[in-house]
Amino acid sequence: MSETSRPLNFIERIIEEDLKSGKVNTIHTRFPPEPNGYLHVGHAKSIWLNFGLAQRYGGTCNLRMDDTNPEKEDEEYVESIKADVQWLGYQWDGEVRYASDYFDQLYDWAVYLIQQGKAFVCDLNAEEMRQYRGTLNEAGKESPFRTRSIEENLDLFERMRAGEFADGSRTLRAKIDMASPNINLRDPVLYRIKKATHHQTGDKWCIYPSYDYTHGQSDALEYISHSICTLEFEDHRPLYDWCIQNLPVPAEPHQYEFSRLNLNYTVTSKRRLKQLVVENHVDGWNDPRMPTISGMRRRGYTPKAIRNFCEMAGVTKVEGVVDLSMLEHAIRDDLNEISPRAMCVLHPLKVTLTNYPDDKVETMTAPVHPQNEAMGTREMPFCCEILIDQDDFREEANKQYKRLVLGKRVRLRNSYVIEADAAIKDADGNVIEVRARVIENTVGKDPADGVKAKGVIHWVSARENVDCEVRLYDRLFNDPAPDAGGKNYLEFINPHSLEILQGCKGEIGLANATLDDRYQFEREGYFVLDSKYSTPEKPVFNRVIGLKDTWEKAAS
RNA sequence: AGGGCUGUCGCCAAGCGGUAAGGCACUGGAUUUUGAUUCCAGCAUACCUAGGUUCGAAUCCUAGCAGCCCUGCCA
Repeated sequence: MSETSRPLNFIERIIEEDLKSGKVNTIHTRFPPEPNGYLHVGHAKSIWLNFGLAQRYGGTCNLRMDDTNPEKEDEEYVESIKADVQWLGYQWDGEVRYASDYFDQLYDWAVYLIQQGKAFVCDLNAEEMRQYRGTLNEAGKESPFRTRSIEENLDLFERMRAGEFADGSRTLRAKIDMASPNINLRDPVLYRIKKATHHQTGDKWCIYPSYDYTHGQSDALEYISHSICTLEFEDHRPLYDWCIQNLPVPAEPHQYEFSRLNLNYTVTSKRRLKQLVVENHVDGWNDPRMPTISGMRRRGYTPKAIRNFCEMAGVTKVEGVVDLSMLEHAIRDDLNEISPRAMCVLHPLKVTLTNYPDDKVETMTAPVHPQNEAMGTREMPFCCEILIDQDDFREEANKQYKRLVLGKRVRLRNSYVIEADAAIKDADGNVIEVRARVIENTVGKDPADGVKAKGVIHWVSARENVDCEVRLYDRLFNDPAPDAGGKNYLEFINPHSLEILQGCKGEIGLANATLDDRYQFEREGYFVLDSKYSTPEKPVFNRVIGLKDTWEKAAS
């Protein structure tokens, strides 16, 4: 990731121009999630963007809970959000902020707007307000309450706050323009009555400010220089600016919009993710197949890989769909570099080495990482009974097949070359054991007779190994766009997205694996202990992602 | 009486009037005790369409077309 050579994205360009012109001196950004669900890969991009920008330009980034709707929010979510941001490698400036920290100030400013004749208490109910709003093609009508006196508005607003009126019976609205082609400017609601307990402010308030009335002022109070959000808020920018211009705020922040991240074969909407969890299509919010940050964490993705992926995908206003292969590349790229290698046989097939003494045990030494000597070496016992993968043996095969074949040779990785002599089968004709011979003096060198092995396969001692469960994951959906158009994404759930393998046998070093270690099981992929089900007695490994496999593709 | 935004390779994405970067994917080939990694090579006479301006246009102008967002007291 040569961050230095990458061309600037449009937001970086704006920032550099602002810095250069002196429009701003310091960069202050913020990541403003609503604590009403778990964060997903789309939020990861926003986190990367906001925190990354602050980092790059020597500024700071706040974490602010956009908590203006107590009915949908919960403390559980704020905790998960904090954990996710930190896991991604970022630290917010100072304390976590809450839009609710500003409720008093926001209230005072609402009173100010009323005093300026720019806001009024409206008695229209939701249905009436909809009718008065007009449509996309027709101007709206002014509320009959729009002309109330400032005194009456002040009195009514105070009583709204005091709890005298029922939920939904009145609102405070900005007085802007009912004929605006931008519906957000047709006297938008600033405050609504909700007699609900708030997770931060308890029962102090029964009126709550709307997002539009809250966001810009919160930005101003935090001296946010660049308020970055997604494209759907473009139409709200005029209202954001209206509030800033009509209120005695301490700063004049600006909003910029970029396109949200879309990934194919993936669903990212809090509503849909929640349904997957609630209806038990997955094993919780952190199911390793989920695109949630907690899911990716449990799956074994690394923060660095996710950050690199965000950078690779770029920042624009084009609404595209990023190919999953780009994410997978980022994951493999990082894992390849950092992962210790190990051997683990997923579908064990016993191989008896008939010319190797039954009581002999040799210690084989192998590099922890073939491209990085500094990572050291590891050792594993070798004896006359070993296990290889069922897929790595065939009684006969064409020359494309580079594994063990009857009468042919294969290299046991980090060990001897062996030659298969016989296949022992059960009553159903399944091969249950292979008899083979070790070719002498082939550890670290080719056979003296010049007959080289065709390929290399992994193995593990049948007598000394780590028994484990392995979970193989595949994409959660079969369809590239499971929720496009009118499609019901539940119909595209991949029935083979989770395959649980029991009785897998790993090399002995795997007994020391910790939750933080990611291994490359050679020739298989990258694996990590599952934080939910793994125990010291019974390790459970998640496959983070398979190795790139050009052979399987060519063969199929 | 509609408004806002976006259209460059299969997917992301540079480009900002001087003759189409890069990444992913894909295809060859080299090295390899991982069919991995690494390495090298190939991969848009073409930039939504049609006109126009210009010596020269993906970039400027005009007219279209397509997609996304907006009619919550959600964010």
